[in-house]
Amino acid sequence: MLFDMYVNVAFPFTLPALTYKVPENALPDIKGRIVKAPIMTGSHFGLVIDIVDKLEGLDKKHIKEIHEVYQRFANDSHISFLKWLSTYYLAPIGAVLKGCFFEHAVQATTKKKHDLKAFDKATISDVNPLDSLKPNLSMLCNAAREKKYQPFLLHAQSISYESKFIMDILRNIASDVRSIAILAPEIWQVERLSPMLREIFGERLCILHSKLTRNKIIEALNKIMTGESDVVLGTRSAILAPIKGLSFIAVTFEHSLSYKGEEGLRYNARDVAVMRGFIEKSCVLLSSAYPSVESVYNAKIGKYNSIIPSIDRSIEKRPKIKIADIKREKKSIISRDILKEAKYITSKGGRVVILVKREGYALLRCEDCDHIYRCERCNVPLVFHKISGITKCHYCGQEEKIPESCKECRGFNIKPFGAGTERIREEIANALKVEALIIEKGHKSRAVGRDSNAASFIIGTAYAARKLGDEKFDAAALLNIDSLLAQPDFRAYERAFQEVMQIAEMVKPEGTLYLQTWNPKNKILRFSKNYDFRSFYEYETTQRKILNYPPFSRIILFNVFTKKDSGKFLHEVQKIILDADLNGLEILGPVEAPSTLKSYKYCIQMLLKSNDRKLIHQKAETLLEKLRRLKGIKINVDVDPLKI
DNA sequence: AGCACGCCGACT
DNA sequence: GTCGGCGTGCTC
Repeated sequence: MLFDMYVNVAFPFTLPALTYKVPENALPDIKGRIVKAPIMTGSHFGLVIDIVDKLEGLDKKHIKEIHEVYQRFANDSHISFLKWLSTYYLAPIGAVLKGCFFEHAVQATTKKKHDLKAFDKATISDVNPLDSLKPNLSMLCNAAREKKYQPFLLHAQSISYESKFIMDILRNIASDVRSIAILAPEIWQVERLSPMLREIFGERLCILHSKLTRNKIIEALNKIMTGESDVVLGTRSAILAPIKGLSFIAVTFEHSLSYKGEEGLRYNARDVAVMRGFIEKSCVLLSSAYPSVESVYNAKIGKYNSIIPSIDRSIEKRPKIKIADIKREKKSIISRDILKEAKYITSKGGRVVILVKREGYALLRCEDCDHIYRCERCNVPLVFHKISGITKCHYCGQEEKIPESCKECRGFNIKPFGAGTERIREEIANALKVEALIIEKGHKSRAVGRDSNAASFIIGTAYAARKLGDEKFDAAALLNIDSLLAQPDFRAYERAFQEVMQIAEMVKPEGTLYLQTWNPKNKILRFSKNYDFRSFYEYETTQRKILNYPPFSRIILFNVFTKKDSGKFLHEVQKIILDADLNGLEILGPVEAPSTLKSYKYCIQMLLKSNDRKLIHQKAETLLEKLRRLKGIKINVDVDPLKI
């Protein structure tokens, strides 16, 4: 080599890339390779992400030399993708490297396990072409074949239709398309899909999610990097895996909140999938039986190609949804209509499920002064468990005895408030003389699965809805739809609607789902009742437009944690905001918020909002830079937050 | 991540 | 007086 060569190396920890000298004998294709480089007193594995041609503001004498060069981890497009993640989510490149299996890849290459099995090509099960192929469907398959960026949104009629559809497409392209990623929001959904995919792809398939053991992940990564596995099924992080030349990306249950991370690099795997598809030139399919408002909007403006299966009336048969007005009831916590139906169903030997939000019996409230009991430490309402006779903080787990008198007014008129699974069970026992089975997280899920099949009457939390899987009921009731609708979040209605649609799938087509509410006139309840997706999306889009929320605007949330006096700190932050010249942005806050971190006492929160996505990023970056200069603080940035 | 530097409590 | 606690900051 005639001249010295310099490169930027990223390390898998919160640190920007550093510049190193490339050793004389190294190969020129160093970009994208794993290297070992000195850092401070020790040495670490890193990734070469740039070839540097001009050394700016760096003294040559202070630049160290790379120790060793190893296997390739990423190609150019993957590196561009990682860099995009870093800029878009306002995180140092190291934070990205931490989340994308880099360290596992290092292990896989250093351990040099040469026990790779011979690559046996999967036997493709006989292709059964989609007879219902619409023009945009063949467009989808072709985009995957030709390897070009084309995003699609499938609005499926049901969950089972969604997976059937995806499997049909995969079967169709399996023999002539290489390199496929399939995402599911949660591990149990990955497990549900894996047998079907195994059947199609055989040994080509590998699975990637956080519950796998370290060694299993390393093994999977080895297969991905060698190309032995070119079909990856996994949860959110799988979209960051070093898969070469992705042709097709499927994001199932695209509306799911689980695609958004709440710690570390807070990326939304669904959005990231679209960007990865764009950078790597792949066909991207987002699918759901109840897609997010954002995705439906993107389809409407032509950003995504929309696939809406023709409505087949035989599939269309859906359970009736009825609204149970609890306002009419005198004392009961369950509506008469629901009790009547439940009695009828059980008398005929059918199955009923009642979904409640809360575990335990109820909250405790002083009837005299309306004071609700809260955990002293967490300020969360305490839950009263009648069977064990204690109160419990669901947040910190602290258990206590029932208070004798009200702390506020010293009164003795403490009454249960609201209803949890225990209280519903009691009510059912009283009214119908039926012993219901409770299914919830803590509740010693004694042989759920087989046992629950026998149980004709189930009371459960959201956890149960998941646990029960594909079991179908003759009737279901959702008791706390009001609290979902009342969430202080602009996506509350969207979530409530999706929740109803999801629970409707637990009910037999000829069965009934009851929504118990104080608010029978609520628009969302009406839309859900009629399965009226069109009106729902229209209404929701109009609301978002009026209030200038996503998809019409972009939001970035800042959380600044501090230990010192918050009032003074608030002023400092305000000054920085003024200083940062955030013209053109809407700024909400800064306001004080409860700190979610143990080691920091205070938290200052602010929200940046804008219709200009370039501007908001640019301004957020300068703001972040200025905030970082403050001492003794911790900053969390959340781009496109889901919970605000 | 790891390691150095730095400023306050118990102790050979 | 020191030893060492971990809070804060830096690494090409």
